[in-house]
Amino acid sequence: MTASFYKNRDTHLIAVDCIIMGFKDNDLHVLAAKRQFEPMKGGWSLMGGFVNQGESINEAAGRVLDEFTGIDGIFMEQLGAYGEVERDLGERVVSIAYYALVDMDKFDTSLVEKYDARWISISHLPELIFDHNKMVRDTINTLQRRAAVKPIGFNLLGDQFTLPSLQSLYEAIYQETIDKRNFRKKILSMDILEKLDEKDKSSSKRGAFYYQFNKDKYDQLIQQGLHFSL
Amino acid sequence: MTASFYKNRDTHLIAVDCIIMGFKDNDLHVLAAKRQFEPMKGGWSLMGGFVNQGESINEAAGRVLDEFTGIDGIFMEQLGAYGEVERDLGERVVSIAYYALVDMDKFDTSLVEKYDARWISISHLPELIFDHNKMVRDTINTLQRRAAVKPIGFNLLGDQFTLPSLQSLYEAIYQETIDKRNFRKKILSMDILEKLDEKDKSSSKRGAFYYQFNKDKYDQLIQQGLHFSL
DNA sequence: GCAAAAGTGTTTCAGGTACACCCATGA
DNA sequence: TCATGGGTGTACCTGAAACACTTTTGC
Repeated sequence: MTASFYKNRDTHLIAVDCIIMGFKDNDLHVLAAKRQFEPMKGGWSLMGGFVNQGESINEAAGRVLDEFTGIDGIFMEQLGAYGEVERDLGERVVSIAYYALVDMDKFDTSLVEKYDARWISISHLPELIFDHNKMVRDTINTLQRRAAVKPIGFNLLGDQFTLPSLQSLYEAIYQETIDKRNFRKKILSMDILEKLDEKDKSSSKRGAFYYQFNKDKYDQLIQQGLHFSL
Repeated sequence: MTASFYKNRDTHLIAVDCIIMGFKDNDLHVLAAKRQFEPMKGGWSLMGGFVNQGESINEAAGRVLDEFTGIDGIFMEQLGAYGEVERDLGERVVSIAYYALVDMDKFDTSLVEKYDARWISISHLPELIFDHNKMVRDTINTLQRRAAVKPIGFNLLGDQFTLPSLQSLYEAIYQETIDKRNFRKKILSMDILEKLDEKDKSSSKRGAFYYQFNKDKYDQLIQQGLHFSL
């Protein structure tokens, strides 16, 4: 038995909701599922779960991410707490939202049937249950601010990627076109990308060289007080 | 009776902790109190309280802020949720932290005795209970990022303030000295400050003109797609 | 040979940074 | 009159933005 210092206080259900973002077809996608239980059964929902007594909220989020993607060690950051009294139509539930950035190619597609899950383009987002639409909007806002100063976008791509695809990712995040030459100049001048010898020929005849993110070099730069900025 | 959809789920205590920031003597200060109950009775603590069943987490934070400062309508933003299992030595408590920016002159000093509260300079911060030191550090980080792109710093000053005091505020937030001419040029060129006729003679013989923040002009600029940036 | 995407440099402009002196006033 | 903080302008330099053509290769 743990000591009970705080008597006569209300207790609450705490959920974690995960805004799982992926990138394909030049657009950001979010993982959503048809809800399999009441209330709002059948509605589009983000991936969530309840926080258990013995686990931290970060652990709960990690568990949910693993469960619904089949990937572990996913990049995630806390988005914030959502605590309107009536936000969940079932009972009062305070939700801690986390956004996660995943390489969609690693996604375990067998989970699609199991949870009736889909990757939905954020430009064709349907109405989601509760305040989940707001969570997605807040994620995009946060992503725009964070991706400008930290190289988190790479989590949406595979280990190796081409510069055109990287550019297209940033264009999707900021919803604006970027000049090809300026983009390359800037990203390459940071000296955090490693050029490989192979080419990706899937989207052009000529093929585009693969690059990979060099975390060591990046850490070194940060150490020196320099900053990533795009 | 509300319907009970979520059976057999763990419930939790939820607290709100408020990092209440003020500005005086060229330094940021945070409001802390000697804790009046166990556990950690007598330790330095941020201002907090538990979330009640019928109130949103924002409302709970507003209530706590009002209670411990005597000021209502304080500027506040959510900092984030802190959910380590053992973070509170009493019981498992998930805390939603909010930072608040107040004009210390409006502070109801009678509350000092009532709660044994003090304004403590962030450069001489003592050890606080639980994870409260981390909350303060996170607040300063967030403040540095937010104050660069939104005019939230004004909440730390009175309705009217001098340019030297405004500069000193930004120097305190960023912990670096700023060139006087460049600072004035930049802030005045935004055209969001109104120069008044009176001077503040409290810190110099010559006196410094008072200015006030013009929210209407600011909103207008934002409308036009322009951005505050310092 | 042609369509389609990859790759490459230079010029211009705005904004950031560095920098030093005069002004007003109370004591 | 002098000490103290308030107020002002310019030159330089860096980094952002605009901009068009050549290369490769599968069909």
